[in-house]
Amino acid sequence: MRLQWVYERLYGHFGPQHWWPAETPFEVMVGAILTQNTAWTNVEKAIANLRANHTLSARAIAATPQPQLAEWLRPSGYFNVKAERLQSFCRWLLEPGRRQRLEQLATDELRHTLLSVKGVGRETADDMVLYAFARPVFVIDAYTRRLFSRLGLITGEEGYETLRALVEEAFGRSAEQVALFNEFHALIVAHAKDYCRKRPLCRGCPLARRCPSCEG
DNA sequence: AACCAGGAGACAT
DNA sequence: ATGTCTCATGGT
Repeated sequence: MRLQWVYERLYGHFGPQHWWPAETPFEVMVGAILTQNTAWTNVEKAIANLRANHTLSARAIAATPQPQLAEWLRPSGYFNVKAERLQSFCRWLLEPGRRQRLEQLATDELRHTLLSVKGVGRETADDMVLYAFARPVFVIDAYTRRLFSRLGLITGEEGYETLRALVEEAFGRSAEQVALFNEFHALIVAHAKDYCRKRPLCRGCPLARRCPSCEG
């Protein structure tokens, strides 16, 4: 089966996902850091705390004492680590001309630059590149690897860059694919939440019968 | 009550 | 290059 088939099947079943759930590109980047290995519902609570304390901006976060920031981030887990990461990221973002320069970078350079920031790994950087900067990269996560593996498309041992290249080359890397990459990653998450986690056999799953572990 | 969630970095091998 | 440990809350 092809990745195009998987995408069409998921889209037909779940419909548009309207990702990323955030108001501004900056909020996308904040969410990308806070959701590292953490349920999104917990991230929402942390973001609500920031908003309630008028701290949902790079300047406010950069100016907040780290222990205070950590308290607001508590619901999202790893709050000490994330307070450090979020604050250093914001200070980096606030450097003169930084944001303007980022916008001018080619997609690969933008990705490489974001990766150079401590606390921003591959998935987080790609979340930002795709959902905050609207550039054509595909985000790989644990769900993607598990789903593709169950579908027999990969062995499961492939590294992050290998999987990213697999998807990007299957659809192409032109700017036209931004909307598709946006939707596809969100659909994989939606599928994982509705089927592969709660119901291992994927009863009613749009990918049933194509997924060896789903054929009960 | 163990297990996992839209990972990343430090460190050892 | 690749594996292991740590960071931590909240829902099932």
